[in-house]
Amino acid sequence: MAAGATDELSLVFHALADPTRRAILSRLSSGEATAGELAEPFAISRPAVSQHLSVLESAGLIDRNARAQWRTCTIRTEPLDEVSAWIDEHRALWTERFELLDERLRDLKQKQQEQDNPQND
Amino acid sequence: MAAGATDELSLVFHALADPTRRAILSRLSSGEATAGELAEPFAISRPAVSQHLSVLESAGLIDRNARAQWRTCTIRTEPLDEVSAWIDEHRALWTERFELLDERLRDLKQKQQEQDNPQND
DNA sequence: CGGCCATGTAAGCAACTCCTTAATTAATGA
DNA sequence: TCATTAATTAAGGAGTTGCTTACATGGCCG
Repeated sequence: MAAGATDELSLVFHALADPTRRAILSRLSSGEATAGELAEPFAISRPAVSQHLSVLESAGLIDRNARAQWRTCTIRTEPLDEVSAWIDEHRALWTERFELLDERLRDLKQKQQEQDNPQND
Repeated sequence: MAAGATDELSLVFHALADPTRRAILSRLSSGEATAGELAEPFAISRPAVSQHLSVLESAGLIDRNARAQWRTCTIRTEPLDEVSAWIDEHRALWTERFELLDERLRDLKQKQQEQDNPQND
């Protein structure tokens, strides 16, 4: 019972939690590429890249079309939308809370100032 | 040389790649809480929660203020902003590419139709 | 001060991650 | 058909993760 969370959101977050995989996605942003082209700039072996691609594929972040002996990769945006939605939802809540907190802090500060200098009234 | 990526973005994504940690953050969205309060609904031990909180703290996602013997946790939004920025940037690029691809596909389809029915000119 | 709290740290274990090299699959072209 | 090219799968190792059960820390109240 260890690090294996299998729900979709966890898979996507996990896939994005690796600099190599993010770099691969960045590379794919500017156009589809073969596994070999992706492996070249990263100073890791071809199989390592293959495994990274499998992780990205499991997370639904890329498609691998086996055309001839060249497997070209393309990107899918849907999982990112889900991630974005999660983040936006929670950030909205938190920001709301922070504004409330800010207000409360301002109130406190004001009250404290009034206490510190009661003659200033 | 294994699973340890130490850059900030990786830390945040990794921290979010666990359902328990996301649930903790959700719980904290509705107000600060102590470690004990957070541990209760999750059916895991207190130390386990403590470790999850450490991960979230390392990623900069929460603050732990040691007030008395109750350590209350509060949320920070800055890391989420970074994550959002990364996602938005890349999704924008991909969407752009998809629109280009769509166009190309429409062009191809049209040309093919013209080839299939040359007399329709 | 000494016994309770709530919490964090340490040690240990099974499962997983990411990398490697070696063997395998699959399509191309002489 | 057989060597070549491109990529994945298999096997194995160093290091992490996430959980557990003890143990240690530090503030509270009798």
